[in-house]
Amino acid sequence: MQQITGPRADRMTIGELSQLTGVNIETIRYYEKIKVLPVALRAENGRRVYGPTERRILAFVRRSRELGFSLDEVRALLRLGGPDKASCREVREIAARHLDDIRARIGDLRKLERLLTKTVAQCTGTTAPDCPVLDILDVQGSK
Amino acid sequence: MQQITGPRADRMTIGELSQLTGVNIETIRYYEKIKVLPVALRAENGRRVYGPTERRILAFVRRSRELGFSLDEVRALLRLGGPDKASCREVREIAARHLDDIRARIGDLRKLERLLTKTVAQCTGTTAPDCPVLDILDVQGSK
DNA sequence: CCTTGATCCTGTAGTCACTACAGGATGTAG
DNA sequence: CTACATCCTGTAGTGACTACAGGATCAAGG
Repeated sequence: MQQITGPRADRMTIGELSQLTGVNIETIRYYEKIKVLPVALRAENGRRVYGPTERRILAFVRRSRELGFSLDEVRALLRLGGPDKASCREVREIAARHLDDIRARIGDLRKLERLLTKTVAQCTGTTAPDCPVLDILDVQGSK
Repeated sequence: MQQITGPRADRMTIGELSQLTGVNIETIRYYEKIKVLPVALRAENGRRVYGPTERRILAFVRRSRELGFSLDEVRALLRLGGPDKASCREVREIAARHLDDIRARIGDLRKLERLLTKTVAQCTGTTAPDCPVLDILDVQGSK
């Protein structure tokens, strides 16, 4: 009688999982502790054992984090993609909200980029008594 | 005999400084502790007293933080703008490096925006068995 | 003079998403 | 059998704050 998880070849240690997914070992344990990942099965010696399902979940978490989702959002997405993967609508809402955040951040950063570019351009780079960078930062009422 | 700091009207409490600069009281004390701000003078009752100079410094710190400089960078800028404000070149270098960071971040965010936009657009919003958002996140080898 | 409420003080702990390390128990190769 | 790698738990550190506990002091009103 085999395990449901499949053949031996698919069962891996935390180190192997780390290599395959590019997620730090300590981070994997951390994800388990804060319930982003399910509690891992243990071998007889007490070490964590992972299968392809865990690998898929962790890859999903990693990708989501790369896309800037918070761990809270990732937890929500995992719940929605889980057993009763009912509401694609909810998933879309989370992603759309996140997209709004990203657009706002891009806008802020570009404003900032323009300001800094302009300022640095004024800079001669020589030793000067009135540095425009310090000046622009120094203005008190410019918010 | 007057204090060097000037007339009474310019001397303010931490609460007033907080109001004027928009920086949280706890944050001001925090900045002092980690040496972003100089140690504040104290009144006879032990309370912190601030003058226009401190106000200018704190406004500078606030502005820099808004522009995304780290507190380490702010400390460096303050040092450079301080007693011997010699090297505008160094200031420019810090600002330029920071600008590179900002541009890189904008690039990343825009890539991410395109990907998420495309994906969310594919979403019908109805209850579907294969949600494209979860799908795109689910792909294991797409790094 | 006394009370009330605002403001201040110090110090500690919590946040997010990890990372790093201490100190110990196993596993694997030569 | 001895190295050395890998794993385990648990705690503490990071950056830039925020929040709170527990106490002192101040300003205004009765």
